[in-house]
Amino acid sequence: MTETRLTEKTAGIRDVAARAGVSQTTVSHVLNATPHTRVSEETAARVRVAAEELGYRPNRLARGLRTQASEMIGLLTEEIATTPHAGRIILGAQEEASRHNLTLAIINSELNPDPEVPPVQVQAFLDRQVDGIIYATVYHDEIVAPENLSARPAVLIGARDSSGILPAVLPDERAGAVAVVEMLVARGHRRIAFAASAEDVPATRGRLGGYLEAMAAAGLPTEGLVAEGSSDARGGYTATNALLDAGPTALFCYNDRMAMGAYRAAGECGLSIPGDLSVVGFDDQAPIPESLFPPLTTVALPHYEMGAWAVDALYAVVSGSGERATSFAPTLLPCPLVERESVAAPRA
Amino acid sequence: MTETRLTEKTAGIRDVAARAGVSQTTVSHVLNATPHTRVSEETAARVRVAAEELGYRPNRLARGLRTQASEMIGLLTEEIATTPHAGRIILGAQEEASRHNLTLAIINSELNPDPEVPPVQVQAFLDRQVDGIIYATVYHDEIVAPENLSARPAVLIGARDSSGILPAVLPDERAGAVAVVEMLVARGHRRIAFAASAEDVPATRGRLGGYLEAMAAAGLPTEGLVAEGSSDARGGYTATNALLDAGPTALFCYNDRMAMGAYRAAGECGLSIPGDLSVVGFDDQAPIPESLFPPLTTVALPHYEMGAWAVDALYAVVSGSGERATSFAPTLLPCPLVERESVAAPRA
DNA sequence: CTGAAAGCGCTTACAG
DNA sequence: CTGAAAGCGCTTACAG
Repeated sequence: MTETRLTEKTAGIRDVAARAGVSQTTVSHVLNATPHTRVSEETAARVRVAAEELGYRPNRLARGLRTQASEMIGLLTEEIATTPHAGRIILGAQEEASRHNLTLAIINSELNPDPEVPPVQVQAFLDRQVDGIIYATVYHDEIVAPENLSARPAVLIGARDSSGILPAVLPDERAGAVAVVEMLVARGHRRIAFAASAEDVPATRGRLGGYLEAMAAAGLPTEGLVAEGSSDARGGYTATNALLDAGPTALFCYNDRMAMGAYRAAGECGLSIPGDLSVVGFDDQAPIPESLFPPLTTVALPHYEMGAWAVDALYAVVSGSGERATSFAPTLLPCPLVERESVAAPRA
Repeated sequence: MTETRLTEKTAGIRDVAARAGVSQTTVSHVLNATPHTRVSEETAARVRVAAEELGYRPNRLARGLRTQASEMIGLLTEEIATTPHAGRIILGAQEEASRHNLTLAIINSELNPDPEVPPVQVQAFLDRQVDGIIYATVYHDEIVAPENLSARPAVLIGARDSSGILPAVLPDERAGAVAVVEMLVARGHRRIAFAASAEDVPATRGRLGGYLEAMAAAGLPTEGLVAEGSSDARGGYTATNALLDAGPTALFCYNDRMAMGAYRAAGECGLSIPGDLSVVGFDDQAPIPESLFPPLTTVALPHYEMGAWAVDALYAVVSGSGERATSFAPTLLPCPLVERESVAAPRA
């Protein structure tokens, strides 16, 4: 009873060889199209037919053991649960992995306070003989990577390695913020306020920095136009109320959640968006932008792209097609502006 | 230059055996604590020390090949990108997998219209010799599972199999909706409206059905208290406006996005929440509930739990500790009510 | 209580 | 152009 399933023996390379009347060697050569190996087209055809008829699928576990390449890459996400967009990192990594015929294994980890202790999660991947490891952290900008990470090629997402030895990819938040201001200025705004986050995380500095930089570049004042709040709707509400006195025509919020609070604050003051006040968010955090009235113009984080980039970077090393970590500067991926309906020219 | 990394040869079971002065067999027995095998404590200790000193980690690829069990399970998600909560399914599955020393591999698939064609994604898992497959779909309630899925133990998340042969786990949306109405009734509400979704998906039927059922059970009227809208903020806005004339004291929305629209509609009519109108959502879709003023009472979907349940179900089969699919009824997991601040007793 | 040997299903020098 | 044989790193009857 228990072996009903076990009887479904699947065909092995041996079966294909027997059916085609050739050796396993030959089967392997034709199916893998081994370079520098000539097999007569006739024989090759026979092998392919046999494989087809038997529904032969190479056992990749066996293959991996022999070639010392599992064709598997491990994605270690830090606190995926709490970061809304982590799913897109996974998606980008997975799709890119499939493109290279790689399989993506996933492990989530809690925030790891002590970099000295090698995470068991990394060890779990190493035990699996993964060809490479992606470590995705979303909160820090610089981390000291767990040392056992380097047992395999590894790349970082969302953080740069303090030793500067690991390739890393990060969102270019500063440039994203600059683009927002430039767009607003192009639309005719001059009094552009910024609702900043009180949290001290890299994103805070990058976005505020980009705003300040672009305002300065445009020769626009910022005094009295920056207020802080918690990085949620409540904080956006508070910051907006503090900012409205300064009479801004546009309000750039640290993130979409704060923008939600800004909408409410504006509504309470009888200000219509974008007629009386243009509002821009950051994160493109579903489902906020689409759910607001009017839909929120914001800037998207390149989560999918970072996931795909990381797999590509690993693939380049693993497949030998790329150099190993030649540069120490992390790669910055653009944060595209996604325009919806919360921005208009200021009232004349 | 290219082999700098390759020289870091990691210790194998052979090295441990040599160092401990025993055979590989013995090493394997003590490290795996093979049942029915007695090894003197003295020898065992020597082995453990040697393994420790060498930092020996068994190669799980090799182990899997030999034991015919990859200890890997594959999670196939359908359109993860578009479903906001899919991340929690992955998290639940991953953590439960780790608990059983299983590794979770992930592949995402597009919506598959034709069940006849065996998805390549399933094949990719089979090639990897996964011990089991989880197929997570979030939109359908009944699907005809791809046939190659049955090459391994498989379980479904979010859909029941039309053949009734695969174990399946689904959220008990109906019970969740019933709980909402009961809570509202207990708080003293009698005119409870429902903002329904115009989409014809299982969730629509389950939630509306639960509402109707509970209202009937409480002997409360529903005529004129149900309106439809698209299942987004805009639809919630529309439906709410249509419903307000009926003078409900509480409004139960199909989902949180519609609730967002309801908040706006209520605000425009000068109705305060929950003072003039209690509002309840469904989905607990971050970041909406926490971002609304006041925070939204809603019901959560058991995504994490379904992911964990699926892995457990697979583990039971794979480890032989459980019977194989004895029941044909899908398992319904509870959708917990999460109370925040959008509900109050109706004004006297 | 311990070990020699076979074998999981492949790939890959090497030989012919 | 094709094949015999070794070996990837383990586990597991089987024997002693």
